[in-house]
Amino acid sequence: MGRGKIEIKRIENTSNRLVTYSKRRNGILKKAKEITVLCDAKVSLIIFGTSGKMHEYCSPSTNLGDILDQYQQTSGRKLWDAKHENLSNEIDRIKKENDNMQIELRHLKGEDITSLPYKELMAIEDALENGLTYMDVLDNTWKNANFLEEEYKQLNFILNQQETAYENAREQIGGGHQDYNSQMPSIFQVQPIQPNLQERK
Amino acid sequence: MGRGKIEIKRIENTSNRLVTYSKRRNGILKKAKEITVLCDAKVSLIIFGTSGKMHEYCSPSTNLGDILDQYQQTSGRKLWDAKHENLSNEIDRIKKENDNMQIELRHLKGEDITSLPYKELMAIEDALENGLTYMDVLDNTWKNANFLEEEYKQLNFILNQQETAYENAREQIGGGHQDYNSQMPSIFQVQPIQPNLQERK
DNA sequence: ACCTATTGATAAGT
DNA sequence: TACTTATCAATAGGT
Repeated sequence: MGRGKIEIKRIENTSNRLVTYSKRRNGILKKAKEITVLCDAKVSLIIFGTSGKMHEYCSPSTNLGDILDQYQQTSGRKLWDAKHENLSNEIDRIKKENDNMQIELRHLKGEDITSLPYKELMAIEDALENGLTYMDVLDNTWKNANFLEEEYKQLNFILNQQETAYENAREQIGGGHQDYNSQMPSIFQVQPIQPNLQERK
Repeated sequence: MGRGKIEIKRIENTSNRLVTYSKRRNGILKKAKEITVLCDAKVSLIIFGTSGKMHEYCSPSTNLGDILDQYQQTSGRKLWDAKHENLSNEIDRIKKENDNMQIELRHLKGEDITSLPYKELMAIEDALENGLTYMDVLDNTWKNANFLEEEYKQLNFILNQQETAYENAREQIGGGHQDYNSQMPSIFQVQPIQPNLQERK
């Protein structure tokens, strides 16, 4: 198309080649624009000359990324290499791990919680609101139980003293002897402070 | 270029549009091939028609991936690096979520376990060996504490009775009145059975 | 970059 | 869809 036809093979004359490159490049870009307008086509055109300079066209309705996505879908070929896939796989793996942990957490946190007595439930709620853990609640409950045990012992001691005083008084008045000690409730033998964990089994 | 020139605007007649699309598409592809041969150019051309069918050309000296690499280098724009970054960010986010959950889990399962009193520790060990949960241990501990509370009350009642009897005896013998009740330890006021959870904060 | 003869592309018709 | 062809557009080579 010009003053004499040319063979379609590399133009050896550098100057000619560059001129032709420039002309034809513009021609293709124009054609690309035209077809997008005339025919609703989506076009991506990227051209590199020997100088390394780039020229590109992308139809205005989209962007290169979308076109490349569509390219992959349509062609089945992958542009984003293995690295991409590795990342996706890792995400899947971690997400699964995540889900499992969430299930476990829900288990630990929520198990049988509705069956607990009201006071206990309130205590747990308070604890969690204050950023404490079940371990903390447990620990505090134990401390309380131990405190109660001490109180019990002390009370027992006082009672014994009373007993003795009473006995003495009775002896002074006169009357039989009674072994109150044998009537003492001894919960720490019958029901150890350590919860009987087998009980539930 | 044909029997009469046309305006460069969308061809409304569908049939005409499709024909024109086909012709011009071939024309551009041909031009693309020609410029790569004539001028040593690197070209990537991707065309989608309205049907969604794709046509592409890529200069034989390279491949689309390389051209896109060069596109990114030359233009500074990012094609898949953005997606890469998104994926990486998501991985980071999920990993953090993961770590937090692991910490929470470790918290729930084992926090401060070494600092627990021996008895408590044994109870937990037993419980876990029997397939119970921390909730179970907690529940049992509460039950035990409640039991102790009942025992305490009962003991208190007995003590009161003793008091009364003692007082009566003393009165019979003669002697002053003493209000032992005021000396009663009243742990349920001072230290409620419900653990003081704020204590630790 | 411009000019223009010439080739190439293609619109419309078949 | 393919062929035809008149017409327009692109462009090779010269300036």
